[in-house]
Amino acid sequence: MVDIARDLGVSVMTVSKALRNHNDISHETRERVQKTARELGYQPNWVARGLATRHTYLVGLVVPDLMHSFFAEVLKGVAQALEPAGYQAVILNSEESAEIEEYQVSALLARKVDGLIIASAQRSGRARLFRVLRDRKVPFVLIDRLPAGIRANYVGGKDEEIGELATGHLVEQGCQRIAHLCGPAIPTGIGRLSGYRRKLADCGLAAPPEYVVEGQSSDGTGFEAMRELLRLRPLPDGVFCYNDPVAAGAIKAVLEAGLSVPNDIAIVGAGNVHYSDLLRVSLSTIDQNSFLIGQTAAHLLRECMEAKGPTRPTRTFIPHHLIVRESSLRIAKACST
Amino acid sequence: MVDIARDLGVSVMTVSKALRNHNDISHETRERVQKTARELGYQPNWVARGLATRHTYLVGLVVPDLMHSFFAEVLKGVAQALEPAGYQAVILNSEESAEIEEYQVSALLARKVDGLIIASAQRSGRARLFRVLRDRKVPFVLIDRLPAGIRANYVGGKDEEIGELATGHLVEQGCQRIAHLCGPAIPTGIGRLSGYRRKLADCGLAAPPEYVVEGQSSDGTGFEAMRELLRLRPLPDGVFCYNDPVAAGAIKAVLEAGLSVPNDIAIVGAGNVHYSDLLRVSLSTIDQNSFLIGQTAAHLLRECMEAKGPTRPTRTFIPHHLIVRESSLRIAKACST
DNA sequence: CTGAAAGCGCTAACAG
DNA sequence: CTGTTAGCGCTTTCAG
Repeated sequence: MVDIARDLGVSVMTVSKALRNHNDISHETRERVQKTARELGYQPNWVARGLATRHTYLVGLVVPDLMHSFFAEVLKGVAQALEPAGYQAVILNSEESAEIEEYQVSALLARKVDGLIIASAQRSGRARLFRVLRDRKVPFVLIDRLPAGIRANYVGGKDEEIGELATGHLVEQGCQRIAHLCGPAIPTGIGRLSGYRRKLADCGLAAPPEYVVEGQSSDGTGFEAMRELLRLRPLPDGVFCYNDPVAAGAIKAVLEAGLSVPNDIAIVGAGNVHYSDLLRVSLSTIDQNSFLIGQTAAHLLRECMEAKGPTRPTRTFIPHHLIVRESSLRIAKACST
Repeated sequence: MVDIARDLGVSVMTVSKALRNHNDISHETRERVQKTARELGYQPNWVARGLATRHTYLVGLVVPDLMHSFFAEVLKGVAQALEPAGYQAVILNSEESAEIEEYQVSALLARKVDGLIIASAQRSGRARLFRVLRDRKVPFVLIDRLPAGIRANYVGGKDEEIGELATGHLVEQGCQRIAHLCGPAIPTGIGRLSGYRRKLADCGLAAPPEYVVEGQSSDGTGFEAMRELLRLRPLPDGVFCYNDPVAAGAIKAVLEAGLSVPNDIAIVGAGNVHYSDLLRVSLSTIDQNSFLIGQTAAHLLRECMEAKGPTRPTRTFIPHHLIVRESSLRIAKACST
């Protein structure tokens, strides 16, 4: 910048303003400045600018697992909504650990990110992290998992309804003994579990405790959990799985046991990950519109970051919908035979 | 920092040094400083530090597609290797566009990242971007795709060998008419294609041009490309697919056509993405050790960033290996029946 | 419309 | 071992 100023015989300040299209610079000067800047291959130093303006154009993004395509998709939505505004994302993986998450958030704060998007691994009831963020007045949006009792921006689905919808679908398909491979004790897992229970109660069906087995959320674990279910008598004839990766493992376990999906056991997942259509048996699932979740969260965050004062927390629920594929299609099957 | 200094009646410099465990500070002073820092909830401002030291502890990571689990896994390796050293990653998605990639790299440079890891979308022969990086002396490591004729750090697989291995496996399984759903004209795609051609030549098998169809690299495209192959006569009896997502689509297309995988058409992919075991027909594939690619690249980058002077470019080839699953298992099948 | 002064929060280099 | 001086590269503020 000093160079440009010297070359043109103007002050550094003029250059600074001209480059930012500040409007109290004559059109002519601005052109000249921008021209020499280009010739000299000048690039503004965002670190210095960030220090001066307290505005880094950096957004922190903390997710429990990047390998899970649900989050990969969310992330894509976030990136797409952030990029045109000049923001970039620092993405960190909390490995589903509340502790790592806290550490990472604090590192992001030291980095002076302008805002945060978090799919939190905090167990229910732990609000400290979010209090810290509120006190420090860093805009943040929680996604996918809304810790109970937290007043904060949130974008995600209604997990209880997701659980009800999936379970209800199994009921409609004629299942009588519906099990659930539940997720960990995070809001998403808890919500879906209680949706499952409520729907069964509504339909007057039993929900024996041994029909609920924890399946975690990564790819292998659904397989193990399903094998546990397969040892039970009577066998369940329908299984609602916490998410698609779990469901994928579950399908594998059922088939390996020599049973048919969906005729012996119908299966529904949640998340509609991109490969769910390509599995052994294509997977019925609840689409959560993950891309839109990311986009919406990013837009909300931008509003907060660009607002003058503090903003009031907003909760946005992204609609979900059922996608029926082979893994739950019993009636049609029955008809066609 | 000023506060801490005032509280303790020492200079700001002492505080600065004490907090960084600089070794010319008395043990006692250091303790006192760190204690009050903790009490005051002090957090160093990395932006300011970055400006002063010209060292941001930020690494830029540019990949063509985050949704592709191959890159998600690479990324995990990178993050895992970078984190203990205090680096964080700014991750950008180039959407497989050379132009977007250049823009993103330049934004990262403005941000003064300490180094870059790039799975480049540059078409072969375009070296400008890398020249710029070299001239500006920013350490960078290319991964997965080595543009021809570039002298730069590289970590990835040997694509020609991958192509040969996969094709050779199909030959061993007794396939006579082997087709290839090739990738885009990037090094990975080109290398695998030429490995395929070479192996066929070595085995004295024909490689008719219509047996090579472009399948891109995302999930849907393998399906379409395979349908094209299915219109040919004679039908191929083995298909080597550019990568697993393409292969997944291909399997779907073959099954929908009423044919059997692997008996009518055997299929091999590449990448060993985490769900390849869960597909309609579990997928034989070449494992590329994606996690290790990420880790290795990150370690190499760290060495470059922490070296005093310029370092000489290194190429590290991560070994791959064949994983045989159902989609190519013809001989065993033949035996067992 | 242009520029001079002061400072963002921290640290390198050197002097005490 | 501790402190002083002088920036890092840019911007805000306010006076010309």
